[in-house]
Order: sequence, then C-alpha cells, then structure tokens
Amino acid sequence: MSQAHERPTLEAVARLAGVSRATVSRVVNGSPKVAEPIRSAVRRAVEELGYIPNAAARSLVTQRTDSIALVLPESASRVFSDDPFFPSIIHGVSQELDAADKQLVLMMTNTVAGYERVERYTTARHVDGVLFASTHGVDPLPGQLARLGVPVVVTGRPLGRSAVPYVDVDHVGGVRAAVRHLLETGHSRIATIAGPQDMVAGIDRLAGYRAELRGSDRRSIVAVGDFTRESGATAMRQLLEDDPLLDAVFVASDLMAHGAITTLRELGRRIPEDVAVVGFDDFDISRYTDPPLTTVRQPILELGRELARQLLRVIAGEEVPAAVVLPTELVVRASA
Amino acid sequence: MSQAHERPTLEAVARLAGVSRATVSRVVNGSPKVAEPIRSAVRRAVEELGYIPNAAARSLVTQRTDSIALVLPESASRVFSDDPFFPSIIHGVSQELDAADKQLVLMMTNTVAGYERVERYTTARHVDGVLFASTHGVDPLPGQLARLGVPVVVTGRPLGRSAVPYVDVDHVGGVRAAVRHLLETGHSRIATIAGPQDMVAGIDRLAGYRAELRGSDRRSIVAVGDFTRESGATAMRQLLEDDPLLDAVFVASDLMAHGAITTLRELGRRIPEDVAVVGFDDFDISRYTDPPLTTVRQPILELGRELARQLLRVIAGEEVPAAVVLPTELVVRASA
DNA sequence: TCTCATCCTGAAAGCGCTCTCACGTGCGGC
DNA sequence: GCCGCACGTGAGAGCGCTTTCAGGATGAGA
Repeated sequence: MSQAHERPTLEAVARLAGVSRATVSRVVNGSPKVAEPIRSAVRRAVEELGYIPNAAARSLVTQRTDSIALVLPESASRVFSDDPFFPSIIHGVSQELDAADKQLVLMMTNTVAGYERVERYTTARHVDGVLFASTHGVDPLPGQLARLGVPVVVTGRPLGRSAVPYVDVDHVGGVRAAVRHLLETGHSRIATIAGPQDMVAGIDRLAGYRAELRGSDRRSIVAVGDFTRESGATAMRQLLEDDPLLDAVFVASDLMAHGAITTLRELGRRIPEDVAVVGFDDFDISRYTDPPLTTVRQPILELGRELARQLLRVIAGEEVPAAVVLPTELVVRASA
Repeated sequence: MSQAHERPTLEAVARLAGVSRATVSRVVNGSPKVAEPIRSAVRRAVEELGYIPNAAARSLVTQRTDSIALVLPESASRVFSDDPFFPSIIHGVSQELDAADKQLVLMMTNTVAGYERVERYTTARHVDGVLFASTHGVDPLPGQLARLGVPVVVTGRPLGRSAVPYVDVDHVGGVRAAVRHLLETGHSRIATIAGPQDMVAGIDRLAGYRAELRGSDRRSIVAVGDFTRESGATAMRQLLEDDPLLDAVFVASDLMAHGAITTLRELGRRIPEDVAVVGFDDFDISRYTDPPLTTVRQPILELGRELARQLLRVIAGEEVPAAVVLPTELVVRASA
C-alpha cells in the first residue's frame, strides 16, 4: 500500500550529515551548543531526508507527550446538537493548544466504561495534562488525578471543596446586572427560571437573582428547568400559573429563554410589553429570536482559551491562581 | 507535587508475579499461549500494582499509536458557534472511536501554519489514520497523505478526482424530494437559495434542484448564499426582486432558510401561504422556528460514525468502498 | 524406554530517541 | 612551553515495551 513505511530516523540523518545521533538531536531540539557549520549541515540533511522525529520514541525518554486531554462529561452527548457551549470550549482550547504546539485529545465519557477509560488513559500519563469541561455535580476524577500528580484544570467552580484550579465566568455578577436592569426599567414582579441545582451554573445564577432581589422589596418567583428549551417552556407556564401578573423573567440560559418566549407567545403575552425576558449565555441564535433576546453574555470561547492557558502553566510548573473568573456582560436587545 | 511519578513497569509486574517481562506482556495483550495459573498470577500482580502499559513504549515497537486525527478545515472556526455540523461530526466520530478504544486527536487548521502542522503531524505517523471533515474546495492534503500510505477517509465527495474513500449524504436525492414536494403541493414558481459553488454540498444541492425542475415545465430561479443566516436573508431579498411572484423557495441550508424566513416576514409574506420554504439540514433549531421548518434531514451524526468506521476498516487492512452515501429524508413541517 | 512433537516460558534484541559523561581540541595565561 | 579551561562532539546507556528464537517440560506414540 505504501512505499513510505521507511521513514528516516535520526541515525540516517546523522550518517548523511557525517555526525553523531547526539548532535542531530541537539540541532533538532535547538540546543545552542552546536557549532554553526555543523548545525547547518545537519539542517540540510534533515531537509533532504524529510526527517520528522518519532513522537513515541521521544516521549519514551522525555516523559512528555505534548498532548493534553479535554474531557467532556456524559451530558455532552445530549447537549451537543443544540448547545454551542461545548463546541466553543473545544474551539477555545484548540486555539490555545495549537499556539503552544500541543495536541488536543478529545475524550467524551458518555458511559461508565468511558469514565474508566478516561481514568486509565489519563493516569497512564498518555497526556501531559487534563482539562475537564465538567459542569455536572461533584466529579471525583479531577481531584483524584490532581492527587496523582497529573496537571488538571477544570471549568466551573467545583461543588464541594477541591484543590483543583478552575476557570469560571462571573455568573452572579452577570445575573445581578440582568435583574438590576429589570428593576431599573420599572418591573415589579420579576420571576426566574433557574437551571438545575446540581450544577454550579444553575446554583450561582439563582443565587445572583436572589441576591439582587434581596436589595429590593420584590419577592422571588422561581421555577427550575434543566437548561433545555423544553424545560424553559414548561417552567414559564408554571411561573404564569404561580403569578399571572408577573411582568419580567430572568431565564438562566438562552435555550430556556427561547422556550419561555414560545410559551409566552402561545399565551398571548407580548414581549417585552407584557413580560420582559432576559436570558443568559448570548448564543448566536439569540440575536435572531423574535424579539432579539436581551441576555447576559458569557465569554465561552475565552473560557476555553483561559482553561488551556492555565493548564499549560501548571504543566510548565508555574504557579496558577486557584480560580480565574471571567467577566460577564449584559447585552440589552429588544426582549427587555 | 506528586508522589506518583513512579508508575509500575512491566518489569515490576514480572518480578511480583515471578515471571519474565515477556510473559506479562503476553498476558496484558491477551495472547492465548499462556497457561492459566500463570495468567491469573500475572493478572493479580497487574491489579495489585495498578499497572498500565506505557503507550509510548508500546507505540515505539508496534508502530501503532491507537489514535486517529480528525482534521477540521479553516472555516470550522467561523462555523463553530452557530452550525452544529462539525460538533455532530465530532460527536459521531468520537462515539465510534470510543467503541474501538482509539483516541481522537482533534486538529483545526485555521491558518497556513496550522495546515503545515497537520501535514507534519500526520505524515509523521503520530496517528494511525486521518479523517478529514473537509467541505471546502479542493484540498490536496488528503490525497497526498493517502499516497504516502497514511489511511485517510474524508467527508463529502471530493471535487476533482481523488483516490481517497469518502462518506457523504445523498444531497441530490434529498433536494429532489424537497422540490418534488413543492411541485406536488401546487407551487409553480419555485426558487432556490443555493450554497457556495466551491463546496460539494453547494454544488450538489443546486444540481438536485435543477434536475427535479427539469422534469417539470417550471423555470429555475437561483440566488447564491454562503450557508450563513445573513446570506440567506440577502439572497431571499434578491430572489423577490427577480420574481416578486415566486411562491416557494428551496434553501440549501437551514441557517440560510432562517435568514430567508426573516426576510419574508419583514416583507410581509406569509409562510407557507404566500411563500413555502424548505430547508436542508434539519438542525434542532428548525423545529422551533416560526413556522417550524420543512427541511431535508441529513444524518450528520451517522456521517461521523460511518466516517470513523470506514477509517478503522482501512487501518485494519480491509477493503472499503470508494464511496458511502447515506440517505437523506424530507421532513415535512409547517413551512411548506 | 526412547523419540518427537507440543506447549510454554525466558533471554535478549531492538524500536528511535535524549542526555549524561567523557573525551578531544584549541586557546589564553603564566 | 606547559597547564588548565572552555567548548563541542560522540559513545553509550537507557526509556518500557513487543517479539523472535531457543530451549525446557511434558505427554503421546512406538
């Protein structure tokens, strides 16, 4: 099938250049202690043979693999088709790793077996470090790996205590700005559709809503969804049963906000005249809903990039902060 | 930082089990020619030490890496946030590779430098095979790699001739079904918003439209977009200028269809009463547009899975068909 | 009882690379 | 003119694994 199975080795280059393997290795790895004429002779030989170092051999001795794993949780499977969160994370991580010339190994653990594979793979040091785009519950794996000495960084403040550095966005700040906006624009009955309360994003966003409302004399009206569009639609219905006179709703995700808008439409409420709606995420689609959605933007791409950057620092042995929190920002459009 | 740098080696297991390295290796790799008592003794030692084979060392001798690369083109960068195509491909590929216990190395080449990296990386046999989710133009890299003996499979019928096996969906069949539906429901002026004509998806879908219309006495009315929402909106406007009386439009992607719907709305046309709209893709969001979009479903997840399966076959040395074409299906909703 | 095939097992040779040492050179300083 | 010191370079020892090959047991057949 191929004539190229015979890839040139260091040995071959060394012979052609008339030097030793050690010298070729030095040149290839940019060691400064090789005299110029020899250096260029080696370069020429490398060029001529199209020599490319064998990664396996190199890893074997250096103990580095120059690749890092990004682990996506079980739910990614479901979430993938509709929610740009994971794609954006991947994209951000990829950008940063590309720049650092590291490989991205993607692991989706949608089964128990998968979880085990991840564990095996990562503890076996097949990668230099592990990134968790973990959003759900309390995952023991990151801490476990960290304890084994594997560099680890996760997205999202871990529930429970954890010594693993994380990168997250300022959920509370963003939500407070959103609710404040609602208050300032004269709304008095402000409800919320919260996210799942086993996820930090769900918990923190609800906390932000409560915190901001506490400063006013408004009472809180809460329904809980699971970040899907359907759950948003259902929750909205429930909210309106609880308080038919509510005039605003902060929805903890754009997808749920879309669902809520659908419900509001069906029930004949005008947006924002009858009910103002604010989402959270600022997905691309939210610009195209009717009306365009006022929402809290979280920098997901940047989250991915920062995630990768932190891990690269850990791998390099630098100190990293226990937490990096990226700012969120209220984007006012027509829905509130 | 860690006490675990000392991972057990074959040697350690061998000592503990009182056998040679060779025997441990055989047990670990499931060779049948090890007597039962010894086999279980080794198993116990492996268990006790938590032994995990070192991938680099193994690769070095076996010449396999058990990982495969998925290369996403430049445009992925732009496309990622809004278009579930790539995420679904990734997801499908990942599922299949997980099952085969292979690692997925993701490479996004958004720069010329990136392209070179991909080339270096893949020709260096750091992976057992390469998948291209290539959709754009004529990419020489797949063919080049194939010629070097690297197993390669691509998505989408390659433009120009190519010896590389590919997996694609039945664009023409799906489009014809869509246009036929439009004809059968009594539409007489059926326009199309085509995709970019340097992409197979764009070309084939336009061809399908033309082919089906040729059987009727209707004339074709064509505008071209680039698969983005914005371009769909613009193209729709143009189409209406060309023929204000058109009563149906087949749009070559759901995203463009959403754009087209926006335009139709703005211009006061009712859907489907005044203008029927059919899309192509069946993205999740299309179920939630107003009205829900009639569209041609292409099985993207399955495309990814099939892609991976084909590559695994190539790697295993099996014969694979030059092309696998997956069926598409018209999904009738309210917009046509 | 001897031969021979059969079945396991271990010794050892690498896979391609990095990196420590030791070993020349060539030079300045005394 | 000799010593010592940089400075470069090469020899060689592995990194942890697989796999060939040879050889020791074992049991069947004669």
